[in-house]
Amino acid sequence: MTSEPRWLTDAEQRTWQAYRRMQLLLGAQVSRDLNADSGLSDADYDVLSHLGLSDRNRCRISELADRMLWSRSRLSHHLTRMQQRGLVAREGCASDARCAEVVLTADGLRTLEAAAPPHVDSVRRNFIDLLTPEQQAVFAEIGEVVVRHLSAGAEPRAKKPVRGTA
Amino acid sequence: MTSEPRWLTDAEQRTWQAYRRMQLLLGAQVSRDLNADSGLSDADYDVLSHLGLSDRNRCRISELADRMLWSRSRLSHHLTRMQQRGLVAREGCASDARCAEVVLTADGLRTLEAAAPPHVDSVRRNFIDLLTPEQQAVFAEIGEVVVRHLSAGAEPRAKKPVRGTA
DNA sequence: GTGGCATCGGTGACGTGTCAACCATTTCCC
DNA sequence: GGGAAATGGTTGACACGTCACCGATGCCAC
Repeated sequence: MTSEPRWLTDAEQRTWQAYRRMQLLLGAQVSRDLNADSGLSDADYDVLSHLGLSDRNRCRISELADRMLWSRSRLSHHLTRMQQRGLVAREGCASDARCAEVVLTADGLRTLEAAAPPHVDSVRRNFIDLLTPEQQAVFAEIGEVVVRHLSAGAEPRAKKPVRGTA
Repeated sequence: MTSEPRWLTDAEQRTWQAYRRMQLLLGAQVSRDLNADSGLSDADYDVLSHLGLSDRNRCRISELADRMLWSRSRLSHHLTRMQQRGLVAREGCASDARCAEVVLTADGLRTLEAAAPPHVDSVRRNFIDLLTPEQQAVFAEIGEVVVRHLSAGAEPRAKKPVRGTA
């Protein structure tokens, strides 16, 4: 027989529940705002902004996937849709014919630049501006500890190595 | 152009990025563990555990949706799938023929009880145990502030303070 | 009662994410 | 050089969530 598991204490339960609810509501609100302001989904904005921060607004597809922590197949599907909307374009790579690059189109760049200000505002209204600087610091530290732990992948339980993550 | 938007400072950027990455990786890991250990999705476990905490393991469908912060249609679709797998059962309601209840089946209860210990363990390993008690307290406070803000703003349905179920 | 209206829950269509399989190219190594 | 394995990227089938809409029931004013 296995021993009694270490259930969560009330305080721990409270922390976990608060996190789950915040995640649900905050994600929904920021998504709603983004879509109402710019007609973009969260995923669209992520792709656009990662490309906007890349050199010459372009990036190799699998490197983009790694940076975004997305699966290649998810990114491929999403790029197909964004390409059809004219936001990005695919280009081959001369040095290695397996590779492909994605580039922001002029329209994609314009869309990103128009979307950024209201999006930042939404993030402020619904999250950042609700926190004191001290809370922000603690929160960032927590997030980084968890990300470090999960990226290390040294988990004996980890079924799949987490890829990417410089 | 209107006035220059208030971009995020470096510290704010760091907080927001840490949150987004933590959310992505933590959700993926806990989901993977849950699925590997019990063959359940996050959503399955949420439904089962909410039902397990309900009186007589049953709940009116729309009340369940409210407690879980799910849309009714999402819950309805998901219950259909879980019903086909024999985890839950739908039942009519005598007092109000519009209403319907959902109940844990014996199999659903067994599945929940088997799934809970490894799930709690996964939450501990990947999140709770990585935080000091002080960090947990700050984190819970932050989550509750954000949830309060978002609940106040939108839903006329979420009048009552969402009591955390335990 | 009866008509108007809100509420409850379900349905179908559609967009998106996942998983496994796939093809093309490159790299490794004998 | 040549075959096996590794890598980059795409595709198809399926599960899931959302949205708009529906039928059914309860509620209320008149």
